[in-house]
Amino acid sequence: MFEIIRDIGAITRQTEIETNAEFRRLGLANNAFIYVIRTYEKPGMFLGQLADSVQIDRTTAFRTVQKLVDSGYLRLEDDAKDKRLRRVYVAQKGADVYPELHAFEKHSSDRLVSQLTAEEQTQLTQLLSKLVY
Amino acid sequence: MFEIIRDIGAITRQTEIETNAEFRRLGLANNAFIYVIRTYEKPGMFLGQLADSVQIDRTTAFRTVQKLVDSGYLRLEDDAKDKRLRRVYVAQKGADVYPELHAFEKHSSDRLVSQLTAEEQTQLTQLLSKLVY
DNA sequence: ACTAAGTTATTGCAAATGCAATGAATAATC
DNA sequence: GATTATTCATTGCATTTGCAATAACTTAGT
Repeated sequence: MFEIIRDIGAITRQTEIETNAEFRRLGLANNAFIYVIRTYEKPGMFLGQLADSVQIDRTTAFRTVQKLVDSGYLRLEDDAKDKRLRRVYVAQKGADVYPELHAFEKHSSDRLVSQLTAEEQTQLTQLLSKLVY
Repeated sequence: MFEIIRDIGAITRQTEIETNAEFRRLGLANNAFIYVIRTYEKPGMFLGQLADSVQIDRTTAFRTVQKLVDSGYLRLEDDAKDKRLRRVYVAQKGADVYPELHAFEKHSSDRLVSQLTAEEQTQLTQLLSKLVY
């Protein structure tokens, strides 16, 4: 029965290989593109929240975000009330590139499930949603 | 519809965090435990095959296998016919530890799908198997 | 048989990773 | 209100990672 956990791991690693290769030219390899996508869709998360939302180590996430700020994709803002927090937003360059990231993710996703009927795709979506915590 | 690809990535990253933490004490962090499990179950793969079977970069896989040979978990053997190939087998220490690795994988898998009925688990297994070409 | 193309393991190197530790700010407890 | 515990961002450091390149070997094509 642990084919499930193995298959899921295999799909993730394969997908990451392809996506990192695709976005290296934009300086968004090493899963960096994920941060831009998530930040665009949910602006204002603080660093730890963003890290947790993508299940990546906080220190790794911190450094990736720094890099993305330096390269103009993201932007940080101190929280007004809680002085510990630094909230993350997309900068211009991040907003500009989002459509392309989004399109590629959709393309990858479509290809992944292309062997399934529409009904099976719906089933799979529902089953997986029950697994994430 | 790309919740599928996101959920799958989230599950993998979370599972890896937990498994690496669990097996660090054995020197099997950084996904090293995967190599021992797969080699035990399918002995005699050559290095590239093993790497491909777990969707991990060949150079990374090569170095991990080297480390596992040094630490006594795996063993390499030159192929008799094709002088390029080095085939991988578990060493004693690898065989000894396999039951524990296997049990943890089963435990993780069971916990992952614990929110699903038996029928849903079967469905999910079948759907995922269609995704991994 | 010879050459070209493809495959393998392996190494170099720069960059990424992640555990552990720190200091600052907030929340909880007494 | 003082103290303790928790949470946040950040840095240090050793290890890991993976792209690119190389050499040895095998296969395919002529």
